[in-house]
Parts: sequence; C-alpha cells; structure tokens
Amino acid sequence: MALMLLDTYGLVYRAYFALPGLTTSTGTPINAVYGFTMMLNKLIADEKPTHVVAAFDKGMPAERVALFAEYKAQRRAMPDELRGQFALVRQVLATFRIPIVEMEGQEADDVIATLARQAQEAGEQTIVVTGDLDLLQIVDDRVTVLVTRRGITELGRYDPLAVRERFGLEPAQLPDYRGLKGDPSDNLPGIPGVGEKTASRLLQAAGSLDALVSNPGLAGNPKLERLIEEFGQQACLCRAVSVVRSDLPLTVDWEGSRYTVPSDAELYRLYSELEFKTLLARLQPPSDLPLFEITAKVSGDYRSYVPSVDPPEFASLARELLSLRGAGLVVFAPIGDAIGVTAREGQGIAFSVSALSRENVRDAVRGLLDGSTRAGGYDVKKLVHIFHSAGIDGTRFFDDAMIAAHLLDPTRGFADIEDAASRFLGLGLPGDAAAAADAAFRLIAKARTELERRGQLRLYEELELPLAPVLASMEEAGIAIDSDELRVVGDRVDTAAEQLRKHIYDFAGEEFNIGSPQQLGKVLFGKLNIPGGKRTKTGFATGVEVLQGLARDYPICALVLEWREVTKLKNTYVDVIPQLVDARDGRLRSEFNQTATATGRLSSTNPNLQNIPVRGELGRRIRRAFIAKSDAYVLLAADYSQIELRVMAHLSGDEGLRRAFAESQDIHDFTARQIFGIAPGVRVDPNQRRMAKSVNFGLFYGMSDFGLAQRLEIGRAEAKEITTAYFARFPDVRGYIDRTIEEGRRDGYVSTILGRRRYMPGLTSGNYMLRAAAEREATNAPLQGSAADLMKLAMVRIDRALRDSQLDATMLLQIHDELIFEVRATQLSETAELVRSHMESAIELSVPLEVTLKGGRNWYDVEPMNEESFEHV
DNA sequence: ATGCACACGTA
DNA sequence: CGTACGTGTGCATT
Repeated sequence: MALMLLDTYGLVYRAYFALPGLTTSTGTPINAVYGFTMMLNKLIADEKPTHVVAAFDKGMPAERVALFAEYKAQRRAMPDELRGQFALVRQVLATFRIPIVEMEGQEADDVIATLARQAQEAGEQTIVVTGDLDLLQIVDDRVTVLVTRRGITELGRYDPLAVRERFGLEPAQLPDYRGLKGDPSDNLPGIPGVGEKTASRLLQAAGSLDALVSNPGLAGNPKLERLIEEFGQQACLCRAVSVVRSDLPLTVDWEGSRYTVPSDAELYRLYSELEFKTLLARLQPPSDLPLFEITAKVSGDYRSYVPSVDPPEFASLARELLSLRGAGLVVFAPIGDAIGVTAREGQGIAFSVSALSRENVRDAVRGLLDGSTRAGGYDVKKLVHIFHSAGIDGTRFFDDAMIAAHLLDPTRGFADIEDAASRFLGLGLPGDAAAAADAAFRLIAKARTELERRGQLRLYEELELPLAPVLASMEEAGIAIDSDELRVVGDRVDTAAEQLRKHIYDFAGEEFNIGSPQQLGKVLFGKLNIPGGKRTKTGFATGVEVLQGLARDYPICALVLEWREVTKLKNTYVDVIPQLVDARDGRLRSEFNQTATATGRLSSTNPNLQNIPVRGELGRRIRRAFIAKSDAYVLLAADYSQIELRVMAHLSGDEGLRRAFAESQDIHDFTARQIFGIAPGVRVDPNQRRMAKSVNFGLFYGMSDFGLAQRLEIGRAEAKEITTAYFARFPDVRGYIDRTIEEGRRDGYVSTILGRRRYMPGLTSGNYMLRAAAEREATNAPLQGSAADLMKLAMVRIDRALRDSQLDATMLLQIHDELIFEVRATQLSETAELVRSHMESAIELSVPLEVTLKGGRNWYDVEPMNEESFEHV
C-alpha cells in the first residue's frame, strides 16, 4: 500500500496565495479550493496512492503554547475570503471520499507524524504533502515528504538524501536546526544572528543542539560562543516547539481511507457547483443532466445567469433577457477569463470565454449586436481581441469606460474595472463578470456626462475611442524578428560580459557581484579607496554620473560602466525577445497601453518596444533583428522632427521660435546663434550647439538654472546668463511657461491642444519641493500631451486611409513621435507620402510640422528617403 | 512571492 | 534641483 497524507491547511493556504482572486459568478471566492483541487488531482495521478487521508489542525495547539507562549502569536488572522473556502474544501474531500483526521488541540503536523509512524511500523510507504518544511524531520526510508514550491503544481520531493543535500543535516537534526535559526512565521526567535548557514554549520560541527549548549566551545568562534551561552535555552525552547509528536492516540479506519476514483457524475456535480470550468471541460456531461442548465443566483444587487455547460442557446437566451429590458446599449466587460454583459443597471449576464466555445461566443455576441444595439465596454482593445479570436470583426464600440475613466483622471492607470469602479462609483465589486459589466455600464453614463461638461467629448469620441481598435490591430500584427541576428549580438555581448567581469575581478582583487550597487560601492570606495564616494541612504552612489567622472583615473570604473551596458542589453533585450517571439510566425507582439500615462502618451509592455536602444552602437544593432516579413516588404519609419519644440512655438506664439521653424532651420543651431549672438555666416561651435540643445530640452522639462548648470557642468552664474539670453530672445516662451503654471494653479489642471487635461493639485502645495515638482510637470504636460494628441490623431487617420486604399501596408509600432510600418517594397513611396501627409496635417499649428521618412529592410538599416527617389532602398 | 531601491533603456 | 515611461537586478520582506 502507498499512503498519502495531506497537510490540508498548509496546502489550501498555499493555493490561496498562489492564485489570483478567482470567484464564482456570485462572488464566492474559490481560488484556494480550486488550487487545492488541482493539486489533489495531480497528486493522485502522479503518485497513485492506494490510501489517502486529509489531516486538519483543530483548536489551539495547547502543548506548544504551554511551552512557548508567543508561539504563532504574530500570525495575522486568516483572510475572510480564505476562511469561507474550508467548507468547500471539505466538500471536495467528501466527493473524493477522502477521510478527514483531526484531533482537538493538535496541529496537522502531529497527526501526520503519528499516522506516518503507524504506517511505518506496519512496514508501509508513506508520502506526506505539505506546504512548509517543518515536516521534513519525519523523512526516512519509508516516509517521503513533498513540499509545495512556487505555483501550485510544483513540488519538491524530499527523501533522506535530498534532506542531506539541502541542509547538510539528517532529518532528525532539523528541529535542532530550526531551534537555532528560529522561524519568523511561527514567531520563534531562535538565536539572534544565527541564520540558515550558521545553524547548519554549527550542527555539522557539534552534532546536536544539546551538545552545543553544554559545550559552547564547539562553535569555534568567541562571538557565537557568547550567543549560545546567552540564548541557548531559548533555542532549546524553540526546538521543543518544533518537534512533532508521533504518538497521538489516534486510530484510523484504514479500509475507509482506501482511495476510489469518484464517478464522473459526482465530479460533474461538484465542479458545476464550484464553477470549475476547466476541470468541467475534461468531463463528459452525464446524460441525465439537461444540456443547458441555467442557475440563477443573487448576490447583492447583481443577478447573474450562469450557464453551467456549453450553451448553444446562450445567445438567444441572452438576447431575450436583454430585449426584455429594452436594451439600446449593450456593455461588455472582460474580467479574468469571463466576459460580463449588461444592458441596464443591475441586470448583468455573465459568460465565460474559456468555458464557452468560440462559436458560442460568436453566436452570443452576434445575437446581442443585431443592429439596433450599440456596443460599449470596459477595455475595448481587449474586447476587440476577444471578439476577433471568436471570428467577429468590425464591431464598432461607442464607449470604453476604461478610456473615459483615464481621460477624467489620467494621473492613474486603470488596469482593471475594479480600479475604475472604486474611483468613480465608490463601489467595491463582488468580482463576478455580471457585476463588472454593470459597473462598466454605470461608469459610461457617469463619465459621458462629465466629459461633456469638461468639453472633452470630441477628444473621447473622435480620438481616443477610434484609437483603441487601431492599437488592437497593431498588437495583432506584431513585428517580424530575425532570431539569428539577435544571436549574433547575443554572442558578442556574452563574450564581452565575460571578459569584462574577469577584468573587473582582477582590478578588485576579489570576486563579487558587480550587479549589486551595495557590493560594488564597498569594493570601489571601501576596499580600493577610490575617492569621491558616499551619497544615497543605502550606501555609495554608483550611478553613471559618478562612475563616468572616475573612469579616466580609475579603469575599473570604465569597465564597470561597460559591463553594465553589456549586461543590460543582454538581460533586457537579447535574452528576452526570443522568448517572447510567437513561434507560429516568428513575430513579436507587444502591448500598447492607452491608459497608462499622465500626459496622454501610450506606453508599451511585454516587451517595451519604445526603449529599444539607439544611441550605443552595440545596442543599436539589436534593431537589425526587427525586420520586414519578407524580401517583398520593407520597414517604413516616419518620425516627427522636433515635435515638442514646435508645439512650444505654437502654444507660446513666440515670434523667434516660429520664425526658426518657418525657415526650416536646424533648431539647435538657430538657438545657439540667438543665445550667443553668432553672426550669420559664422559657424556655430559644436559645443555652443550642444549647450543650446540642452537649453531647448530643459525648457520643456521645466528645468532651472541649477539643473542646467549641473547638466552642462558649468557654473551656476554662467547657466543663468545663458537662460537670461535665451528668454531675452524668446520672451513669449517665458510668458507661456508662467501663464501655464498660473492657469494650472487657478483651474486645478493644465490642458493640451485637444483639451486633454492633467490635474495638478501640487501647484498649490505649501511644500516647496512638491510645488516645484508640480510646476515642472505642469510646464511639460501640455507640450508632451499635445504632441501625443497629434500623433494619435495621425494614427487614426492613417489607419483609416490605409484601409481605404489598396496599399499593402501595416502599422506596427509607435514610439511616441515615430511610427513604424511594414510596407510592400513596390509601394514604399506611395505609402510614405500618405503617412507623411496625414502626420503633417494632423492638426494645423502656427508652425509647419515636419516628418522625416526612412525606409529599409530592418529597423537598423532604415535610411532617409529623399524627395526625388524613394525607391533607392 | 512581493515590494522597494537602484540603475538604465527610450522619447 | 529636467518630463514621461517599463524592466532588470539585488535585497529585505511575507
């Protein structure tokens, strides 16, 4: 026989924290019981036990508390969402006919140890499954312990050999070990300063805790010796608490614990009740159940209709329900694997994407959107993806509650509907899809009113809303990756990193973790005594500015900088991108988030394609891996030149700045001439141009004289002279900055050209630092945000124009002021012209917009296209 | 596992 | 003491 003993509490607890907050359609939390059931199924399948027993804790562990009053005193109360699930766990165990063994005043550990000993004495093999390492002490030839690792399905298997390998100790020594090192989770102090390493070493040297206490000299180190003398008794106490009892007076009906596989019908009932859709899908529905069973449940205000099996009739039912309510607007809310649908407050319907077949999703949605209804949703981009995968294209969404919420308060991101509901409706959601849909419905109504009041309805309806499906199609397109090219860079980076590492060790005279700023600081400024150390709270500052200053005199600093560059490339791009490439078609699909930034820009994640290196030569080469899909295609890159400064020229109306752009000058060169009074015909010193460039950039970041001085490594007085000269030449720029901050203070927000707002409460703060930071943000937000407005508008129009044209061209990426397309090579010039015209005419400013076009086989080799010949690439 | 600090890539 | 992001590592926390 093979006996399996479950440390039920530990496993359920583990499952609870390992899984996200899943609930049934009525909001009952089920993540822990679901995880536990998954574990149980897997354990039975893998270990094939003949007998299974579930041990539970019951009551206070009186003996341990008597020994050590503080035992588990620090434990936080069990979360309510978890507590309720234990009844369901018992229900699961009942279905599997697994007996529960518990004993008043005893912990599951002791019950398990007792049963394991009984089985051992009978000559049987036992497998113990637990969530922590305390039970490893009972491991022997006949007792194997499985301990959950990360996730819910990974288990560590401990036999005596594995225990020795992990701890360097025998299983029986583990209570001593725990007594020495303590255990914060049970509030056991052990000996202060003694951790895993020391505890293990001490026991290897002394054999046992008793030996150590009676002869502290065995520690071989005066400091430890003292600690043992002082805290030895405490350690013994902790040890006593840690020893499990294997002599409880328990008798088990072994025959009753024989494991028999539950029937499909029993499992079906259980899984339906708990709405375990994936587990349900593996089962054959019993013939005596109706094919389409609707269970109506009420939770709070929300009435949910949950199909418990694949329902062919779902669509017609859903439509019937909605038509009863006189639906004119249908709102979809994706939440987890499910989608909620609603047509009127408090009347949601939920269905799950994973449980329903694609066909059913398609039928359901088509049934709902039959002409007379408008579609809305929370996170339209996600809905477009879901609909698309179910074969539905071209749904026009009239509302997106997520986007609306973000327009109303762009300071925060709105990842899921719970965020938005709590912020704007003051609602906590019960977590089921129907409630989410209902919340989305209410959000839309509320947000529309508010957007209209603020004059942001056009921004919402004509810019942000149409952009969502454009982003969806970009995400779906992805970009082709040449993995071989990435490997080439990878190899170079690998060897470089290796050489640099060794080199650095040579200079340091020791091996250490270069990636740890703490260790690096100690080596550089401690051991090597390089001057100019100190700063930051946690230790030495080792940022680029610091190391760059030292690189000339101390080669090791230059090496560290190089090492950082190289490992950064490796870890962030070279090693990561291949893993994210879709193996089916070799394309990389990242996500564009429309509701992440405070200024109106997009953000990109998984991976972030908006920060692929361009400055360093090695890093830049990564762009060679971003290619067009075949020889018949090329990449087209179109970027706005100096868009933020042009926006500044427009918003400020400054004559000098406008003239510069009107005359199509090199703006930094032009600025340098103005600031430094350089006559026409005289060349601008590159250093002067560099300074002018810093001034221009600093402007729209709200930089101070101090910041400019630091940036340019010049005196503060000189910096002051430069800015004074600048504002003398461009006086309206000064006026614009002051006016913007003043308006922000007065109205509470600043605005972009299209009326996007950013609320700036910090402008009236009494705290100087806070206020100054808010002033910089207020200066920058309209500039950065207006540039984002322009680009987004261009994207919507280009997407439309491309679809209306016969051009074979796809928009792939947006990098704030740049768009990347995949274009049929023969149509490059035509496409480029289309893109350029829409970008340059997105919004008419008082200065011309200028777009630079480049084309090439890959992102690295894109080369400027000139007016006459677009075809030379 | 989760959150923080630091560092660093982009516009 | 220059804006806006996302992601990697190390390290200290459950």
